Amino acid sequence: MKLAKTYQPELYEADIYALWEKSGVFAPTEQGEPYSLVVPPPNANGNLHMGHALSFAMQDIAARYHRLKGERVAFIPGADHAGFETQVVFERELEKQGKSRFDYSRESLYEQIYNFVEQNKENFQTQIRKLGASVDWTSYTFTLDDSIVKQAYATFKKMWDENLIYRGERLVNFCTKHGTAFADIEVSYQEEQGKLWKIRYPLSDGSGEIVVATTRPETMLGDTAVAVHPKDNRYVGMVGKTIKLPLTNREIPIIADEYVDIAYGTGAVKITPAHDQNDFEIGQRHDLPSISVIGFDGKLVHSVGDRFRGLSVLEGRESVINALKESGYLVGEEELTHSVGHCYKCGTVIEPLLKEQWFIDIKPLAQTALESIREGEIDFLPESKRTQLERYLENIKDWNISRQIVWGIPIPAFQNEEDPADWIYDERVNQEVITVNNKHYRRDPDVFDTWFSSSSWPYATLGFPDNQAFKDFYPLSLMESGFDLLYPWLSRMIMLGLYVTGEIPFKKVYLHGMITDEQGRKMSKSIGNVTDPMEAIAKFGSDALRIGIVSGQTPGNNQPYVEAKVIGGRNFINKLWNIARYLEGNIESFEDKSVEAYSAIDNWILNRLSTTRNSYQKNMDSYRFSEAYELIYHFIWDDLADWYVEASKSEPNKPLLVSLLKASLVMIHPFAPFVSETIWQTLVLNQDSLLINHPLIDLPKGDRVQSDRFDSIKSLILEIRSLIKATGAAKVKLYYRNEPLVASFATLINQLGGTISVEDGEPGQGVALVASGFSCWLDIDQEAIDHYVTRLEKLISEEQKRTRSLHDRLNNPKYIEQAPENLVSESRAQLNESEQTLENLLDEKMRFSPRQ
RNA sequence: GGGGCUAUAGCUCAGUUGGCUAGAGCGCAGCAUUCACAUUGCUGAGGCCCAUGGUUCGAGUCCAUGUAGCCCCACCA
Repeated sequence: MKLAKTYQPELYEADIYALWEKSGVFAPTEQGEPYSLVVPPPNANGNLHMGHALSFAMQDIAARYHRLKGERVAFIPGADHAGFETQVVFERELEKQGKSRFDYSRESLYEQIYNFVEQNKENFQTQIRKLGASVDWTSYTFTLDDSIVKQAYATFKKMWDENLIYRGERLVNFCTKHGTAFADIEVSYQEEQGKLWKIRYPLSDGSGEIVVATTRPETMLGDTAVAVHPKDNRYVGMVGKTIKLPLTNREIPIIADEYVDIAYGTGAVKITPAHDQNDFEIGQRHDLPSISVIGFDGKLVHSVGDRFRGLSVLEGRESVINALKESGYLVGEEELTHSVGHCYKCGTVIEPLLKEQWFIDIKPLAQTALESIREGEIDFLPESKRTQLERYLENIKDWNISRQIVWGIPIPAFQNEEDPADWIYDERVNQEVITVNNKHYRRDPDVFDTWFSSSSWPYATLGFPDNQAFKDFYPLSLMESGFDLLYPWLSRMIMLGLYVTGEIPFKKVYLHGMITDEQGRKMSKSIGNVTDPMEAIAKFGSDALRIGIVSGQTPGNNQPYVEAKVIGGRNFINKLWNIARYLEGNIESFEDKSVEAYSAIDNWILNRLSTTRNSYQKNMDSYRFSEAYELIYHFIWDDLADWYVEASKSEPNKPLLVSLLKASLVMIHPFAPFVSETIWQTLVLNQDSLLINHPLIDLPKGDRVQSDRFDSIKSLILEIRSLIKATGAAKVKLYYRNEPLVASFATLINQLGGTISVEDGEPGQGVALVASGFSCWLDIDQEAIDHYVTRLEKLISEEQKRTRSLHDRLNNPKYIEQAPENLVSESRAQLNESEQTLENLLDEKMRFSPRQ
């Protein structure tokens, strides 16, 4: 035997993957309907987590299935430079060596990170192979590849020319530890306990005062107004007057703005345009100056006398409070809960700081995207994500694409050294200073937000606009991703795709939920509940992991990682393996031969296959992979292994067995690629052939009458088994009378039913098998009769219930009138059958307890 | 405040456009075991499908309200 007793994945997986890769089957074929999907690029520097495993599994199932259907599948892998993420990891490495990013020049740092990523790149590529992902490695793309950079520049240029790019001094979300700004959606907000201080602001003319409430007293040094609501009677006479700002004695105006909530706090708000988004907007409306109090290092830059400057924000806050207390301006403080933005990486409080940045005027792009989405050009699974995306796009804000890090694509913009307002687009980013028209321009030191380049992924990887791949495979057939990327990535791919190519980037979006631990908690290093997919593969095999995470999977819902399901997958794989072993030991030739059905069970299994095959395809086509898997699982385990193989042991129909195995292997292949290909290769089912690109197999349908005969024999066998177990009888004989079907299946019934013999006999012997409707008797011993009667009573009560409910249904004239005819006639047939069974059961009971 | 999701067996979850006796895996109970497979086979127990109301011949499925839990966005002076 070539097949070992149990399937040991570690012996085969690497070789099988290498075989596929070497034979070039991952690349698209020349013929067939195009089917395309591009992998959401994982961080080139990281390890794959369970979410990646799920995502790759879903995509690979789709890709493999469409290959089996004979389509030309483009399944494109890639990696993301993950700008900020990676730089943070690298900075941690530097920290360990007692160094910091500021010890190196920009160029040197870039090079070091580049090498760092290169070294680790192989790691994650190996992991993708271990997952069995059938990606076309020849089209592998990295987000810093020249082609991608060129795309990013082309897109930026197009926006620049069309005035969709602007540079503005805006409030940006700044992490003072990492020294970079973030987009709004990258800020992570947390509820926190804080304090609301009330501060007295005296009017300059001495006619009174206004009390303002604030959670950030340190920013008062940069106040440039106090705002009240125009309809607030308390302050209506003060609007237009000025206030003498405590501590600095600067005079600032009292303004009226609808933004102020009369009911909140004191109804008066200090306005600090340099450190608060709403204040900034009010400042713009009222033409207020902005005074920065906090620097990019998170230290106060403002001083009163020699106080405050150089203090951290928190120290400054305390210091300002003390100063206000000393001078009697602080009139109250209370506790409050508010949400505070943090750096999603290091937890540092995000400071809104004024900074010149590049922005994309995103509204026109969002509008186009909205129209496409509303018109249903993209299918969403689950559908509810469409609505969510629409809401997001309706309220979208301009996109800050500048990042103050080195690990990324340099922004191709240069600033006139003499005229700061004069910016030009130029791609000579490897030069710090360029000369154009005798003027010197200095390169913007910033790089693009990683999402800016990765949002071009669908068309950039395919080589927009001229590559054949783009023409053949755009828009993509499928985009599979975690739902957490709906806003940061999916929305932007749709916007940029439409903007650049004029077409949606993908036709279908499948969004999976997050993988949690078994208690539904997020996997996190600090809780210690993380399961590494590579460990799971080492323990149970790649196929088992795939089955474990895909079965029961539905779009949009979080799912726990349940090891028992992976074990279930492993067990199933072993079952499949052992079916193959059985065939290996009993069949001489695995060549294709024409299939003929001789027996009732041959016809039965062919019908089971055909039914399974149809539903399988329906479910696979609609991305209901879990349903499809369950179908094959039951076909292979229950129908094929437990019934067909068992029943055919005495007289095996060998060509049919071979065909059934082949058909099963093809269908299960997307779910269990390694074991199915291993069996295919080991049994040399066909020299030179690979399972991975074998077409789905259709066998002839079985004869209905023949097939039904086996179904009734099967239910007889089930009844025998059940009865023997229920009565506890041992060594029982089955008798039948005038039952040619039973007679012809006598050997099989005896073998599978667990009797000691099946023979023609006199009616009245033993107890009757009424449920399956044959005139058969089991000669159970006397002690077992009591159990038998109990069981009969249970069956009778169940059957009565059923008869009653069928009666009720058919006695309802509206049901007869309005329900479809086939349902009504089906109900009638069921009632007949049920009444017959009930009668038999009652008769049988009378025989044993006639007095009742 | 706005939007979205979830509630089905002890656990984790399926359940296509409403259709008749609601499924799976694991777990549990019992029985078996020289057979391709103990990563096994066989039998079985276990469910007011969150609640109430509605639509319908018919509701786990559709609608409304409520309860409980979760997520996202906005606000938070």
